[in-house]
Amino acid sequence: MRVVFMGTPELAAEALAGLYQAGYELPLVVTQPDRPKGRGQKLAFSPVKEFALSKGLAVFQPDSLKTPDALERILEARPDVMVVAAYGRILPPAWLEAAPLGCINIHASLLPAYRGAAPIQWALLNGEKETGITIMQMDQGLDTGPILLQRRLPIPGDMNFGQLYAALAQLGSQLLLEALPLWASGRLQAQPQPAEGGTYAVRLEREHEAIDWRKTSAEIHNQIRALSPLPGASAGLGGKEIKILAAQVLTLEELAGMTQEYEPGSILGSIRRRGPVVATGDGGLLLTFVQPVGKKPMDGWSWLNGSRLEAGQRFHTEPVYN
RNA sequence: CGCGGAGUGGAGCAGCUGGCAGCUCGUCGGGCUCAUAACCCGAAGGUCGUAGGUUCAAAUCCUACCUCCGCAA
Repeated sequence: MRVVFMGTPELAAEALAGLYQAGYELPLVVTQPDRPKGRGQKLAFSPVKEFALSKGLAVFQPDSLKTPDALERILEARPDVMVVAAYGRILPPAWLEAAPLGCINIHASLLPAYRGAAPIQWALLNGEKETGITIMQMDQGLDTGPILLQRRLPIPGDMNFGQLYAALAQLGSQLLLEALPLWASGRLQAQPQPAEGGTYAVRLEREHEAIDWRKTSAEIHNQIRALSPLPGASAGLGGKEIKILAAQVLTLEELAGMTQEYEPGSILGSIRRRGPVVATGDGGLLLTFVQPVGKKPMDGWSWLNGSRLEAGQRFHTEPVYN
């Protein structure tokens, strides 16, 4: 079976690798154009392009999908089916019909919940106990197409974005490989998404990174998990930004002796060999892994050793960006 | 040449208006203790990123380079 693959980030690369290993014909791999990335404005390849190049697959990086030339490239590849995974762009209607079996999409949520750009982050941000992968047939809407296959994945309470992302990438690749043969042979029925329950997971912006210490420990903990390891939840201390990469909600017993009439953001104390404890809206949060701007990530205890904190110093309520 | 931060004993940092390298922690040895990751005493451990320059004297000033990191894209 000939598959034209479209995708960009790591999650897509994992799916592409799965197809490659399973022996699918991959006449063309479409990914976003190389963009300047990192400090020196160096041009960087997408993970999908990296993989494609390493296997000698043809790569296509159109600036626009609306040109006839771009569509022509797809048609020339004579795909039986197109697989799209986090490509990063809406496909024009003509593209949706470019292959006899249509466009299959891998989405990292249990649709219709968490449609859109950041389903994994928002599932964590909301403290969901489970999420999953949906293999769906694309239509013109944003992640609104009929569902082909869906699989759940529990989210452990201490799992962060990086870990969940990796788990979903693997599950997505696996589920795609299950769905494709079934779909090709007509043994899979496309089920329209339920009309109810549709939610959208917008792309995370900088404002989502700033910690508001007045929130509950659980809420802040979820935020930290959702943003770790990248880009990291942002806190401000002494006019400088510090990223909180991991934390632990403390029980009342663990907080015993620390809980006074402190304001959210105050440093209540510390737990030996672990890190500092910060007051939240409803208790305390132990910071176990942090990264001051310009520094490497470090455990909370190391940070405490060198931080030279002054008594009574507290985290800012307002975000501080460097 | 996009903006900015940083490279100092194992870790995290201070010192940087030039003058014998310091703090918190860890490590090792000893002590206290029913016991301890707690406490007390002591010790080891650093060519201060690299190369060059200024100076009687440089971690500290000047120049070049290397490496790491945050932002922005």
